[in-house]
Amino acid sequence: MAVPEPTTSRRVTALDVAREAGVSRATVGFVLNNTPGQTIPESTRKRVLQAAERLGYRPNSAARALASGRSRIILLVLPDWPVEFRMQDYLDEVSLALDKAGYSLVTYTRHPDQAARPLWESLSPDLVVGTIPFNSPDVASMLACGVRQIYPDPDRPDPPDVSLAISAGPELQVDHLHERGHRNLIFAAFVEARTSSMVLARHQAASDRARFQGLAALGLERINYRDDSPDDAVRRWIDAGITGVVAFNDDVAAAIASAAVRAGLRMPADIAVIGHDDSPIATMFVPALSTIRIDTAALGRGFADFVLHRVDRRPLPASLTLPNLTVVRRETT
Amino acid sequence: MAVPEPTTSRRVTALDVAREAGVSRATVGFVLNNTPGQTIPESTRKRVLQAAERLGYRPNSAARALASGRSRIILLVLPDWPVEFRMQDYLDEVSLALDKAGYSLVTYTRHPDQAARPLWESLSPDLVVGTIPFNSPDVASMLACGVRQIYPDPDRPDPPDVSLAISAGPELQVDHLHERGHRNLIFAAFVEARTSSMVLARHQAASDRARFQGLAALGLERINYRDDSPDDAVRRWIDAGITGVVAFNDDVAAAIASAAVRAGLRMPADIAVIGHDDSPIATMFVPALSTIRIDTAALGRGFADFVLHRVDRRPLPASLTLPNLTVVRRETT
DNA sequence: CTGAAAGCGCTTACAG
DNA sequence: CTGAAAGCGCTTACAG
Repeated sequence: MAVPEPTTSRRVTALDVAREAGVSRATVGFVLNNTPGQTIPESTRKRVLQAAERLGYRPNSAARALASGRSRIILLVLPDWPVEFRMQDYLDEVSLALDKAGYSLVTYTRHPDQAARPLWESLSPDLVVGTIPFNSPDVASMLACGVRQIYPDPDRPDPPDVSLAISAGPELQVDHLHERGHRNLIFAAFVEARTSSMVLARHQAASDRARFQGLAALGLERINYRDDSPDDAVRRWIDAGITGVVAFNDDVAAAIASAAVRAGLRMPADIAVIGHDDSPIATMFVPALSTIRIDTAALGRGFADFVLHRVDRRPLPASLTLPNLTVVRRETT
Repeated sequence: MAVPEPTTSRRVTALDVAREAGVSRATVGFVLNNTPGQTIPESTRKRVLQAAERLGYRPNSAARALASGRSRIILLVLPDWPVEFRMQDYLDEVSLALDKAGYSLVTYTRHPDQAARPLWESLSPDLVVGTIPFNSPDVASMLACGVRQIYPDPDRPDPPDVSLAISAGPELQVDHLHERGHRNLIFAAFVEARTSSMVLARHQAASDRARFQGLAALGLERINYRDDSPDDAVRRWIDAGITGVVAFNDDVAAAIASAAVRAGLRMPADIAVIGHDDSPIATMFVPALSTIRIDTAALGRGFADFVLHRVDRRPLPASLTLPNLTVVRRETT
C-alpha cells in the first residue's frame, strides 16, 4: 500500500498507477486501453482500474498521440454561413457517439480570409471533415501535418451530403410539391449575402430534382422581408402560372405566406409554399407552414457512424442512407 | 545537396531538416523556435529556414507538447446561449492575434447535460477560459488533465467580462438614456428560454448601473414579437410613467419601436428605446434604432492580450480597459 | 499472463 | 556558436 502522494503538482502517470497497483506499466496500458489479444486476469484488471481511479489518472494525450501516431481528434470544419437547423443538438449527438469510441470532436469555422494557421496544424486530427471540398493548399497542409484522412476525399469520390444534408431537404420539398400536383415551381430566398453559398447549393439541388421529376429547372427569387418585394414576387409568380414555392427556410416561407395572404390568395389552392427546418415560426404562423423537419439526433449518429467507419474501419450501418428528413405537411401545401 | 526524397508517406521531421541543412537537430529547433539566448549566424539560420521550407516541415505538435509540457492550445468554452454580436469576427481576431504568438484557439460550446468528456481532456490546453465560473468537478478534471491555468480563476478574483463584455453594453444603454433625461427605465427582452442566462446577466448589469446613477432598479419585461405583447407592454409603460427602454438587442428594440409607432407615440419624445449590437435592422428600421455598437476587432485583440498575459507573462496593455463599445444614437433616443 | 525495452519527435539543459 | 544526449509519457512488438 503506497503512502498518499504529497501534494505535488506533478501529474499522475501510468507509472504511478503501475506502482500503486503493483504491476508493470505495460500492464496498466493493456487494461486501460482494453488492448485486444491480451488476457488479463480479472483480479489484476480490477486492481489497475481501482488504482487509476484512486489516483485520478488521466492519460497524457500528447504522449499517447506521439506514441500511437493517432491523435483521436476529429476536426469538423464548418461552413462560413449560418447553419440552419439545430446545429448544437446535432453536434452534441456526434460528440457523444464519438466519445464512446474514444474520439473527440473539435469544430471550427473557417473563413476564406482568415489569416491564422488552420487548426489542423496544431491538432493533427486523424480525420478532417469539411462541408465542401478543400482546396489543394489546404489538402497539402493537412498531409504535411500528419492528417491521416480527409473528407470529402480529394482523390476518391464520396457519397455527398453525409455531414450536413444540404441537398436532401430541397429534394423533399420539390417531391412534395410535385406530389401535390404543382408543376410550375420557383425557389425563394432572402437577399442576404452571407448565406449565398448555401442558397445556391439548395437551389441547385431543388432544380436538379425538378428536372429529375420532369419539370423545368427552378428560377431563383431573392426577396427582402423588409420591403414589398415578397408582394411583388407573389404577384409576378401568379401571372407566370407558378403555383409552388420552395422556400430556403421557414422565415422565407413566412414572408411569402404573409404576402399571399395580403394579396387575398388562398393557400394552397392559389399558391403553395413549403419551408425548411420546422422552426417555431412554422407552427405559429397563420396559416401554419408546411416544412421539412430534420432529425438532428439521427443525423448526428449517422455522421458519427460514418466517421468511425473511416477512422476505425467499423462497418458502415445501412441506416446511414435512411432519411433523416421528413416532410411536415401543414396548411400551406 | 540531398537527393529529392522518394515519395514516402513518412512525415518530415526536424532530423530531415537538419540533414538537409547540414546542421544538428538541436540547431534546427533553435532557429525554428527562435530560442532566446542562442546566437545563430544568419547564414546557418537561413539555411535551416530554407531547408524547412523546401521539405515542407511541420513540427509534430504532440511531440512538442510532450517535450515542452505545453500544448500551446487555448480553449474557450462558450456559453450555451446564442451569442449576440458578430462572434465570428471576434473569434477571428482572437485567433489571429494568438496565432502570431504561436498559440491556437479552440472554441467549444458546452451544455450542462452533455454526456461526452469535456474537450480539455483530449486537448490539454494551456489555458481554459469560460464565460462563467467553472464548477468544482470541472476544475478538478482540468487540473488532472494538466491544464495549467483556468479563467475565471477559481482561487483568485479576476476582472470580469474580459471575454464577452456582458455588462458593458447595458451600462452604456442606461447611461445614454439617463443622459437624455430619462429617469424611469425598464429592461425588455424576448421570452425565449435559451437566452435566459444572458438576459438575466444583462438585466442585472443595467439595473446595477441605474442604481449607480441614482435611479430605481429596472423591471424586466418579457415580450413576444409574434403576439400583441409589445403593444400591451408599451401601453402599460406609458401609464406607469416609464419613458426609457433598455432593449436586450436590436430585434427587441424593433418590436418595441413598432408597437410604439402603432400606438401613435412619438419617439423619443414619448418613449425612447435603445437596442444592442448595431445589427442591420437597427439602421433599416423606421425610425432608425439607437443602439450599442461593439468593436469586435478591438475586443478580440484585447482578449488575446489578456490570454498572452496569462500564458506568456506578457505585459497587460492598459488599453484592455478602454471601451470597445460605443453608443450609436439614431432616432429612437 | 506479465515485464523490459525501444521508439514516437520534439525541447532543453549541458558540454564543448 | 553547435552538437550529443536525456527525457517528456505513452504504445507496442518482443521475450519470457
